[in-house]
Amino acid sequence: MKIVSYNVNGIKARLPRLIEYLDEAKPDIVCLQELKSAEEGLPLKEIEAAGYGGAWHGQKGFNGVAVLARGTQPVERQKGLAGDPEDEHSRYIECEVFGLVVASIYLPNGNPQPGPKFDYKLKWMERLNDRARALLAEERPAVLVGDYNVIPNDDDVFSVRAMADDALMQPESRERYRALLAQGWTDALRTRFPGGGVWTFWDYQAGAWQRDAGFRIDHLLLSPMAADRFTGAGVDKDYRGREKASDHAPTWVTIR
DNA sequence: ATGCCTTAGCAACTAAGA
Repeated sequence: MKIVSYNVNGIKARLPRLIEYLDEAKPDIVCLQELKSAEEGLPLKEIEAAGYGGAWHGQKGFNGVAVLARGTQPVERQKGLAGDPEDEHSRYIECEVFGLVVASIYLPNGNPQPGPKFDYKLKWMERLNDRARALLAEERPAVLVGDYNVIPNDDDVFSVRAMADDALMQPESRERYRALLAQGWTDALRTRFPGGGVWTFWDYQAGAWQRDAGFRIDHLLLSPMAADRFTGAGVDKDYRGREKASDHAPTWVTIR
């Protein structure tokens, strides 16, 4: 079973790339981020025609997450995270599909730091970690998939110096990501490529793609029962080089 | 020190991204 994380950076602008990806890669589960669309504007007909059911948590203009499943309808368990009634960002949706618990996550960017956006990011990570702990207590196969906006290690970025002041690699961001892993989650890409050097994002600016100046921020975390079934992980990098590409590439894990 | 590029909203620009 192939499970994908894909930050599409606007589902309307990216629809040809997304449909092409569904047709070519035939993933079983796709967790989308940055839909940048209210639910009434989503291209549901096209997704359905490609053979996928979806559970959606949209928002006008920015954010927005979804879980797609090949040939079936994911059953929604939760939208949003507990712990902040004021938070109206669409950044979390959790579903049940193919016997798995699957969450699609769009973690706040947090720039500029320090500042209120960084504070929001760190608080959001703590709320996510609380939810993740509850999921582990269910002792089921579960996957937490998405754009975490965290560069976990120095070898997950093309240049530590270039990104040193960025919210994505501050010690506070890394510490919370490490705390999440320490609960018992397995970072699938890191397990497959322990030496780092694997990117999932390349900026649109300054020729980052052409220079291969990227970093790893899209992560697939496996609960112990999912990790027992782990068979592979990777990045479908060539989609970043295509016409009208997202700045993120589809990133995947396979489990038995 | 700043913009680089892209998307969305909305019709000339700003917000947001990372």
